[in-house]
Amino acid sequence: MEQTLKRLATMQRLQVAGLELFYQNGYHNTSVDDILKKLDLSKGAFYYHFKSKEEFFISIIQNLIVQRVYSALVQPIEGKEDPFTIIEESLDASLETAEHNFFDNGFVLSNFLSETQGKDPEINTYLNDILKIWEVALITSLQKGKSDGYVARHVDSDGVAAYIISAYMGIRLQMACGNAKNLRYKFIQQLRIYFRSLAPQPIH
Amino acid sequence: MEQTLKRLATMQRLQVAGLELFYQNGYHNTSVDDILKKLDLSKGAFYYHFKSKEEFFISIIQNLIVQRVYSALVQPIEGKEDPFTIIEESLDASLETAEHNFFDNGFVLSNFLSETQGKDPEINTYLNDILKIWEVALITSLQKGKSDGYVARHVDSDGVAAYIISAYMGIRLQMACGNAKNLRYKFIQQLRIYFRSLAPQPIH
DNA sequence: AATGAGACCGACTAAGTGGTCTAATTAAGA
DNA sequence: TCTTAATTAGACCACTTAGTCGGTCTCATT
Repeated sequence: MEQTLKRLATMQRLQVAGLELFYQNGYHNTSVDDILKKLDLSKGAFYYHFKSKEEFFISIIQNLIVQRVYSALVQPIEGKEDPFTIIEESLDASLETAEHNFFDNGFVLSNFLSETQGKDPEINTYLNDILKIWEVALITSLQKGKSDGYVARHVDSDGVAAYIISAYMGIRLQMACGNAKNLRYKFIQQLRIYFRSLAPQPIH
Repeated sequence: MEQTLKRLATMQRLQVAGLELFYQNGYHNTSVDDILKKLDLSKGAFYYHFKSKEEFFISIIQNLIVQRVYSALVQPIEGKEDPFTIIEESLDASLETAEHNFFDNGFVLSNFLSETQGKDPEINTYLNDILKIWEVALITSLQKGKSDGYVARHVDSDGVAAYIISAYMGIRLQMACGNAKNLRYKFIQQLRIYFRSLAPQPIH
């Protein structure tokens, strides 16, 4: 019981530190030793809990990344009405935390996706699954929005979802590259214009 | 004279092979030896022409990447009228070549940007410069479009440009991850909707 | 034929890399 | 207190990395 707790604690410490370094320097550019050095742990500890670096990363994806994406981008829009407003708010909030984080390195998911795509197919799959969760949440929200009269009937929910995801991933990368300070404001502005043309038009 | 030609030929062979591997496997995940093996060349040859791996990559950026981005995304819109149509066409053409390329790994520029951002500031700078060229071309085109009556006066050209870049970078990443086949079609569809709301509205 | 510069070879180094293994330490239960 | 198992230390292994360096080859000029 007590042991199990300690085990989980050490594993979590490793995962948190691992994610931080992977996010900062990239998965391939971060060695297991780097992580261990940061925590004053030894090789033995690491390979006692995880059987390889890859499996370790996958555990991070499934424990930490999935949760962060969910709480930042999925949960806020789930079950709510008025999709455009609520989606805009969730994106704006995410951009705000990114903007105020001096060490922002872009959107976790898209960073790792672009690093592992092609090379590490297994890892890539797990990342894609998370993206899919977000996509489904967006589509569901938009569809519900049609019934509720917030979204025009003719709108292609899949297409809109893909477009939102694209735009968000792209803006996060640009923000991380330090291109202009008011990027977030501009982005939300354009998003709003786009959304407006997807709302039901008053007949005249 | 004859020597100079040979020198340039070898350098270019190295750069072309280097870009291909860097693009496929990432900069950090590709060793100098990998490139040399591909060309049946030796360490000596490489370090005779380039003084480091980093300088080598920078030369690739300035010789090859800048040119590709320019000819695919900048040149097609330069000096032309009707920004929305012409921008849409250039993006669609780029997406088409990407779609038909079985080994597509995403947008070169955004891949390298996300890999080097934070870690390799010098490389990142050169990549950002290229992005800036595209951004300026977009803004210029939009501004000219205002004078020519294709773009509504109230439109924020900077914001629109940033939004276009974001969306394109994002969709390329999604396409590279193999998410759905008709992603390109959907994307262009949404882009068109967005553009429509930026055109001057007929008075009624 | 001799020279000398440009281009290239490939063994070598030093610093990592992921991963293994044994021994030591710690903590729990009897 | 003794035993036993969970946990951690850290030396070690085979391999890869970027970069160096003395030497070799080619070939135009003398």
